[in-house]
This record gives sequence, C-alpha cells and structure tokens, in this order.
Amino acid sequence: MSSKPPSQLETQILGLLWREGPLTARQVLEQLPDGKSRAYTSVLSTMQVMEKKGLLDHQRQGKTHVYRPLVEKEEVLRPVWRDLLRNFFSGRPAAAMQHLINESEVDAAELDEIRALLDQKAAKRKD
Amino acid sequence: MSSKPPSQLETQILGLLWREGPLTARQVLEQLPDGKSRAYTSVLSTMQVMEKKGLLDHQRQGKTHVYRPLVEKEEVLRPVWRDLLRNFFSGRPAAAMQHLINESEVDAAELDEIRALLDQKAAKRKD
DNA sequence: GACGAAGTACTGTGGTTATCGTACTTTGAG
DNA sequence: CTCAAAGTACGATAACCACAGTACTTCGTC
Repeated sequence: MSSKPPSQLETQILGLLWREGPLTARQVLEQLPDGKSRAYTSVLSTMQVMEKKGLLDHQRQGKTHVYRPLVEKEEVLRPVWRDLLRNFFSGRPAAAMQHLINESEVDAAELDEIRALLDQKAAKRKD
Repeated sequence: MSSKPPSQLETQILGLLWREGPLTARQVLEQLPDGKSRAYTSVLSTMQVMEKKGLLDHQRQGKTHVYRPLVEKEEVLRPVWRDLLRNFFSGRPAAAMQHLINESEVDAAELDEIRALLDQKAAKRKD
C-alpha cells in the first residue's frame, strides 16, 4: 500500500488510456500530451514493461495490440496527491484548493459547480 | 521553460526547506516526511547533487553547512500541476477541485475559507 | 597542540527510466 | 502464395536516482 507512483511517461500513458479508452501503441505515440518526438518502439517498449508490471494488459485486434489500463485512476492518484500536498501545501488540501482557485483558469460555470459541491458537503457536515 | 520536476526525494527536501527555512543535512534527514530510514550520507549526497543542479545553496555555520532552496515553490509547482491536471483530470482544474472536495479531509473552517475565496473570485468576474 | 566527534567530499553501485535498433512475425493485396 | 508493410519481441545503452561507504576536514576541549 501507499506505493510510489508510476514514472512520468507511464503516468502519461495511463492518463491517455483512462481518458480515451483502449489504444494501440501507435495511437498512444501520436497522442502523448507532451509534444516530444519519440520512436514508435520507445513507446511500445515502455508499454510492454508496463504490462509486465501489471499496469496494462493487451488484446489482439487484427494485426495489432490494443492496450487497456489495469489500474484504477483513483488508486494511482492517491500517492500523487499525498506527495503533492505534503511537499507543497503542508498537507493541507484547502491550501491546494486556494492555489487552484487563484492560479488557474476556471470559468464561471465551473466555479458555480464547485460552489454547489461545497454546499452539498457543508450540508452533509450538519448531519 | 516548462521543465521536468525534480525527483521524488529532491522535491521532498525542497518541500521541507520551503516550509521550515534553512536546514542542515542532519535536520533534513530527521524531518523527511516519508518515514524511511536512511544513512546521513545518503541525504547529504543528494543535497550536494541538488546544489550542483542549482536547486540549493549552502552557507557555513560553525562546523556545519546550512542549506537553503534556490528555486521558488511556485516555479517547481507549475510543471507538477501541469502533469497532474493533464494525466488525471483532462487538464480541467475544476475537476481537480471536485476531487479534492470529495476525497480529502477538509474541515468545516477550511470549507468556509474556500467558499470565501470563491465569492471573491466570483465578484472579480463581474467587473 | 592532540584527539575524538561531527561534518564534508568523493566515489561507487544497483536499480529504474527513457530511448532506440534490429530481428522476427503477421497479414492484406496482388 | 508471396512479399512488402506494419507490427511485435528482444536486447542494448546512456542517463539518472537513491543510497551508502570511506577518506578527509573542522573544531571544541583538555
């Protein structure tokens, strides 16, 4: 439990698969969010290693392999949040929230959405 | 710009120094937030490497060296947030906030604090 | 001024990450 | 049925990370 997060590239690949659903190595290569140019085999190897680690799993589809994540986003997220909060916000989630509100682009609709969530949470507190 | 974040341990050390102010290697060793036991020289070496990278800087104080961060928390934080949002929240800060509200322990006072911030932000929007 | 404790400098090592090349395999088109 | 294109398997490598041992330095105390 409380294990270390996957590496940078691994996390990036998982992120893609969580968002997009099952993908081939080539699709992953093309859609990786850092603009970095890589050889096809670089990505494929990494994904094969990830499969060995139990992070992914694949299935044949015609000539190619389609990869799918085997780990839950929440599970990977947990230690990432832990570290982020620890190292930058003295472990205080509210400090992280504050940073998000002040430093990032959140449109009005989203702010309302957040407010609604807060109300809901506050209501539950009263129980 | 937009560089990669420092390593796990490096970030942990920076986090300590940002929060606590200048510290010796020994103090860092004793206060590192993961419970892990390490040799004194392990931490010292790492900090010396960090100094070479321009992350830290030290000053003699009696017999010992006192280390101080040379990078701003905000600066290190930027790529960390970028990656987190990208990989887990499709780049949407609001999604991250939602997660924080739902999944982490935020006490009532903090919730109010957050609400105040939201109000403030909403008011600015109206301008 | 010698000596031991605490500190620093230097070096090394095992493991992981990111990367890619090359050889082998599959398959659709002709 | 063959053969080129697209894919996979395997292996290699350079860089980096975390960790620690050993040799050298500093300094307070006697």
